[in-house]
Amino acid sequence: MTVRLRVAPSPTGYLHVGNARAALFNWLYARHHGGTFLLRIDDTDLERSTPAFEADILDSLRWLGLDWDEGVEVGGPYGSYRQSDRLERYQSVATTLVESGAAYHDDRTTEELEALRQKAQAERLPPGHYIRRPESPPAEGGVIRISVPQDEAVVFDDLVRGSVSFEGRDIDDFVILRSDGTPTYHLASTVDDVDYQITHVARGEDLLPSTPKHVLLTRALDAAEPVYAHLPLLFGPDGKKLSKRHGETALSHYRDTGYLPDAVFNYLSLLGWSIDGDRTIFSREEAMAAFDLADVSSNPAVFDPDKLSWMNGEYMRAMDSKTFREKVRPHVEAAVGRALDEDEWARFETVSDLVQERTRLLPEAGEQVVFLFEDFAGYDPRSWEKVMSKEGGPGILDAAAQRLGAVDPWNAESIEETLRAMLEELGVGAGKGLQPLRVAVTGSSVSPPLFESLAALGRDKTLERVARARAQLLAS
RNA sequence: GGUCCCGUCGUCCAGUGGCCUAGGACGCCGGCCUUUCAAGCCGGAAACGCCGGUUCGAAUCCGGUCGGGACUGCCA
Repeated sequence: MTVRLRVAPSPTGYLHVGNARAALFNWLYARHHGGTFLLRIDDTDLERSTPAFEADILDSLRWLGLDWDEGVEVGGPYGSYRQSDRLERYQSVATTLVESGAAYHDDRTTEELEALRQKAQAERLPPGHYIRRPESPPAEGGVIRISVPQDEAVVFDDLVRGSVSFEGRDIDDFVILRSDGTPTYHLASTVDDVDYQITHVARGEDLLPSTPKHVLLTRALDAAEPVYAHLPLLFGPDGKKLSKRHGETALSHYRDTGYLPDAVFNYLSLLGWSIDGDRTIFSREEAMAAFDLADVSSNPAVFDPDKLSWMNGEYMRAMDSKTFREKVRPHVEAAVGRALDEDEWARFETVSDLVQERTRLLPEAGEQVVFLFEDFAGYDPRSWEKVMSKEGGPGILDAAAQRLGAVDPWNAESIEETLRAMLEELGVGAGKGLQPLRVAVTGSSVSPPLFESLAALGRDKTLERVARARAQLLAS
């Protein structure tokens, strides 16, 4: 039998990295087994669901490379993959359950219910203890609740946690249909998992306490239970569930700030899983071949942005030059503030390999090369202070200007040759002799390698900036 | 409060009774290389929460304890 897995986000927010990781594991498992991965949109919360969030979710999933075989936009043999299209189905299931006695109508007010919860808590009882089927439930109206058998334990196997058991008396009579006729998550999700023949449900551990409800519902529908796998939660550095207050949690933020999808994929796959004891960098094909839900660890993982950016740097350097240039161009132009013409772009290409080695996130590449295209407004104060001295400074700059004026041809090799000869003559070390030049030309003591940078900048601009720095130095 | 889950370096993982004087990765510290910064290379500090038990032998099995987390809604 072929496996069928799904990811079912709610479009009430952007795609969270936690959801992305869950989607990734579902995808890996489906692909490993040659099964089906499907995307369902759980938009039963009509109030909070928006098309914009849905678009963000689809875009993010595609960006990560998690293609789905069935689901919204691609369709499939089972009808709509959007829950808002299937309200009648859920209503009819709820009605059937009432008719069979498995569920009942309840028109108690939220105040009444709240009082019962308070009472239960005061008596140290499970919250749902008093929320049970009344003597004579109304024939219609209100919400529809499932009647949970109190004397039986609900036991199910979980691929990552083993056997999990809940006592019936600890499970409240949960609502499946709201008073406005819309289904709750428990109903819609379970009915869909049954209708779409989902074989494995891998989702966040936060849903573990809801799982006995889903098991009960599945049984009430007389359907086969899927295999569950509750994935460890993603935490922030404070050990609490990862959320907005920990910083950026939208997957699309990582796309928009210059992370590479392969790197994010690789990093996310390592949260709660490992390919083996010592490989950290591996391709999605390797992950796909090795992945098993049963190997997922059961303890929560802290999302570490530092490791992610390190990994992004690894992928950045592993790209071939051509790909790097294509990816980086928009960022370079954004940093420069305008589009570059072909001559300018050719200049960038002479240093692009050097820039690539120094880039972790795409936008950093832009920052490194703005000086090639625009005169900077001011020198980085710390760089200036560290490197420029009134004593030796003007002399070095003069000597460099003089020799650079005569360099021929104007390329990195002859520039290096000339400047090294100068250092020799003046008897200064490379650090002392070259740094003032770097600051004069790039505005900062940190830049791509100097000789190549000067070559790319051009003789006129180089001399102009050296003169400008010299003037500034003397004026100070 | 109740229910459930979890507990190996700061962090992510490896480890499924002896191969563990606990391994890899990020980060951190030191060094080398070097025109800056990166990258690279070399080295270092850094963990089995605690207490019992089982066993010839426990990070690995059992119990307890402590700690953390999730859930506890007509959100998902």
